[in-house]
Amino acid sequence: MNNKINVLRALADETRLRIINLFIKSGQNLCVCELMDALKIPQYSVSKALTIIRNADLLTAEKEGTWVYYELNKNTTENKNLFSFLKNYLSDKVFLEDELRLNERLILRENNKCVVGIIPEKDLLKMIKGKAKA
Amino acid sequence: MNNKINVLRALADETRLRIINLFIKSGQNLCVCELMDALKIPQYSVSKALTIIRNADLLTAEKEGTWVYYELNKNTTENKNLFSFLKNYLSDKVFLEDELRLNERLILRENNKCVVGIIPEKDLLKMIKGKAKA
DNA sequence: TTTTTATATGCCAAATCTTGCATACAAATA
DNA sequence: TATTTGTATGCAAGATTTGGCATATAAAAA
Repeated sequence: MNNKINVLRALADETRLRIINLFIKSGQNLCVCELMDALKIPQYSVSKALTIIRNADLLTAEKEGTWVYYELNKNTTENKNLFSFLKNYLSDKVFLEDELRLNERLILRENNKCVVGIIPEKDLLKMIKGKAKA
Repeated sequence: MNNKINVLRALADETRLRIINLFIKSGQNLCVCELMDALKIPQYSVSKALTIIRNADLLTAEKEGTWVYYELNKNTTENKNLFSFLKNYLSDKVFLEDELRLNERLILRENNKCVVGIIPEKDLLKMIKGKAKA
């Protein structure tokens, strides 16, 4: 009972819902700085949201150097059912825009790893254009 | 976006979740006094919870005399998907006990209408026993 | 060893939510 | 009309949450 309420409380917030949506729609692991660029919100805000979602057992975290990769926790049937429900339920312009920005940011990965870190928005746009050409 | 967050916030509370569970599992309309007996919580607490759930568009209300019958709002695909997800997701001892108490209380209906109102717990038990015999 | 970098978290004030009581309201009944 | 009954809601205190800043931490780089 309490764990389910924790899950629902974790979902009941715009930032956290946008984050969960990105994990569900992208179907892959993501690090904090990538979420920052996709959501356009500050680092501490992403980190705090991730901690709450993780405490609700919806995410797992794995450290690689200074980077931390988060991923959906699909270890239980309940979580899997939840995620497949949300995949359809979470449709909104806001979510869609997040997904587009995330896709652009993910272009910058190398060997499927984040190598960019936290960068000013101007540099981000330049780097993406550069990558798109190459 | 905002309506979905409102829905999730409506779900993120024990009392409200227990109420929604009863509507989903029983599959029928219910009035405030029936919910009071099923959940064993005060009237104002039920009414307030119902108002919040209703404002999230998850319930509809219909007045019949002094009684108000609430019912799941299945007017949208989203709500229908939500309810069918919750039907499996909401399994817990607490929910089960609520369901059992609701079933007993529903024995007292006549022509599928609530005719009992708000009564002391002792009287409730007697009335149920009486009905069970008949 | 010092500095940088990605991420996490303590703290604080503002905002929001919860809880219980008392009371309001509306429809039926006397 | 006065009363009862089922339901809704205003209010206030206490609890919880949110948002932003500053700083802590840990791993890599210099």
